[in-house]
Amino acid sequence: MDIFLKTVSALNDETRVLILRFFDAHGELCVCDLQHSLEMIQSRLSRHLKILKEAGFLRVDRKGTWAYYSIRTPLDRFRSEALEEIRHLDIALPKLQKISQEEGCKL
Amino acid sequence: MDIFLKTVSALNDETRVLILRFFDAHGELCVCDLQHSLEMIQSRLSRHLKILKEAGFLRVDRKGTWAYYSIRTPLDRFRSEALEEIRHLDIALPKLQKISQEEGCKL
DNA sequence: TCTATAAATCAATATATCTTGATATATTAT
DNA sequence: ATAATATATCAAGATATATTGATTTATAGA
Repeated sequence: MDIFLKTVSALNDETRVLILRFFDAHGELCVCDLQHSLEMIQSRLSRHLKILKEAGFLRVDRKGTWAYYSIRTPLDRFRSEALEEIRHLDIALPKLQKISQEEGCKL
Repeated sequence: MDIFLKTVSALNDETRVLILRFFDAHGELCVCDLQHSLEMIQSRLSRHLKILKEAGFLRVDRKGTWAYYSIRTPLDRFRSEALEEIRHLDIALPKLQKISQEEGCKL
């Protein structure tokens, strides 16, 4: 029950649905790319990424100071179905602003 | 987005998960049967049933003073998958106390 | 019509979650 | 070691959701 509720409550937030959709569209991204793309402050993003990770939707790959998040694979059936549902929502996706690796994030 | 969040937030509560599981196991039930079976006060149940109905999981069939709720059919893919997930959770199901029609609910 | 029962809604309180700004931790370069 | 950057965590306030008891609505029967 706890795992199910953790999974479901992770989905129960507009910000996190947008984040999942963004990863679904663009693959692996570091936090600072997301910050610029979604125009969110860092602590807010960090919190939501943690929730999505602990709910089994995201994984992290740490490279130096950067934390690259991406959708975990393989996803189990229920999470896949949730992602599929999100994929078909009418969400206005912000443009991807990829600044990591090029010049640093200089926030 | 709104419909998705409504669906997901309906799932995001231990009480409602139990209620869905109980309907899944026992089919159509009136509110007073649920009250006795789950040992919940009426206003609490009524609230949760409304949320589950408006999220597309339940339907109501009104017969006189009784309101018979049951799982809506057919369920779309995502809701079916959610129900399937719930079906496999390790939940202790209370015994069904069916008192409607026999002698009235006399709450 | 009056009474009793089933269910829904309301009001108040308690609990959980989200956002923000500040601070802490960690890594890299000088 | 020091400075700079990326990310995580903490504390406070704001917002949302759940629970309870009381009230309301609706139906059935005497």
